[in-house]
Amino acid sequence: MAERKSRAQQIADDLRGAIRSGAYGAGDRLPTRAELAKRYDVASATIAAAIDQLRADGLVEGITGSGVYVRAHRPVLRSARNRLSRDERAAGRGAFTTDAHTGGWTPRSEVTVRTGPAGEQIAELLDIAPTEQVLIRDRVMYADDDVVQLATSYLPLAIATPEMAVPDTGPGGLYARLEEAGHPLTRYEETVRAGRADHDEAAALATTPGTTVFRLVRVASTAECPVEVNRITMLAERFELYYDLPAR
Amino acid sequence: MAERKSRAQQIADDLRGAIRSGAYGAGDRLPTRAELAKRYDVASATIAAAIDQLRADGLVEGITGSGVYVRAHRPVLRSARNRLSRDERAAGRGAFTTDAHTGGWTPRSEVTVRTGPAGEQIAELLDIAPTEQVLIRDRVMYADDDVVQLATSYLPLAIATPEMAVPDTGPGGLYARLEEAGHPLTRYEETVRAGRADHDEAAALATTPGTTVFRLVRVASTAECPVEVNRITMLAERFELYYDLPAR
DNA sequence: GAGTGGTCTAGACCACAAC
DNA sequence: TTGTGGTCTAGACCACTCC
Repeated sequence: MAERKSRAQQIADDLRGAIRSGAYGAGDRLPTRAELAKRYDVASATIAAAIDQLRADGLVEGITGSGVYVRAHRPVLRSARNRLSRDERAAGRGAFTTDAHTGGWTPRSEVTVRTGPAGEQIAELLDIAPTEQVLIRDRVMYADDDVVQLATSYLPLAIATPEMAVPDTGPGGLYARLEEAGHPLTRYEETVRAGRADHDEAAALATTPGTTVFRLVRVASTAECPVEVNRITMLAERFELYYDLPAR
Repeated sequence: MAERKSRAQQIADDLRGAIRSGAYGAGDRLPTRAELAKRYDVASATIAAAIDQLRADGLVEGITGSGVYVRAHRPVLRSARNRLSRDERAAGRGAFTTDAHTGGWTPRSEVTVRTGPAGEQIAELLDIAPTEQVLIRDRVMYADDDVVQLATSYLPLAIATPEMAVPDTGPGGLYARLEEAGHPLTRYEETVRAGRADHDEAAALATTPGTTVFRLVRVASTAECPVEVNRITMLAERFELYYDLPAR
């Protein structure tokens, strides 16, 4: 069963072990490419390939002209079990803020609001016509000044109120405003995929292309119909999704 | 915002577009490395790097000595909303089988059973001592003859019955046996992470190291205490996790 | 035996950091 | 100015497939 490892793979595993064991601590600089090439007796491109793996794993960060540094073990952002609860909204917190509050990190968002046609995918989820206008809220979300997720929210214009169309939706966020506007939410459906960031996502998330990301689609519904779709892209290395499911 | 793309990145994007657009269909062979190197006027190693990306995305599969082939777009295995329900178990289906039944694919498992000490991580989740013996069930799970996930289940020996210690736990699976044995399940907690397959996982999943995977930990509990922990590794490109959450 | 993908080499160039 | 990481080149070797 044990297949042959490539030399680059072996070196990557070796370095990974050295980092995990603490031989190189957070913030430390790894030996230079030339140094490692000599130590392992391989070409420098082979070292580069090994380091590529560590970078993809988020273990290490290369800074051109300076060195390759062990990344600080940044805390995992655990999605909170109560992040969609009315109690949290009543306390003035939205889903992201609830996660932040539970995890003890500092949240921040940059929001832009626009309108446009729903398009096919969103229309199907919202059960409306693809040409129907929707309110689109783009958010870039930070945890302690690191970009950690992107979210785009779609809401039929027919349902939207003026307070939903401004960047800051106030305490409890969009869901609180929806319930106030006479749309009590009864159900959330979340669909989770994992993949790799493409060039544009990587730029928005301030990482390199190929970084592992979660892609989550949440549909919030009232008893009658879906009212909001939220497409979220999260840095996988920073998140842990948590679901508490009652047996039935 | 638009940062500079490397040449390999550009070529990867170009080929990706050609595949998506249907210029290369499922099962087609891409031009050879030499051919592509000539066409794009780059060294063959640059083509190899570009193809590496497509392979990591699961778009393409390289067969040494033969060629690089566009992979058949295999269906996404959507985790079923009712996969943990008693109704499904009463119909003789476990969680994996329920997903299969809902999605219309054919499930198969290979199971090995052993016992051993819980170890720290599992012990904490099960709320027992790390030295306490647990029943360990290793499963390799197939969908239509492709390995798609690995699962290891941990169960305190104190709770286990003889029927839980054999490879085939019978209709409804382990959870059905647990409930029969007087441990009615009230709650499941799932924690989801995403990452990259290491060398060993890749071998077990019959892919290449670096493939994106879900890592899911499920803790099944009775009203009194946790009774089972299941650590699941799934090929991310084959799965979509679905959660249906009532508002509260 | 010819051709292929997967891997590695030795060397090069560039943009950038550090001095 | 020097050294670094990131990228690419031209060429090579191997195991493998296909003929």
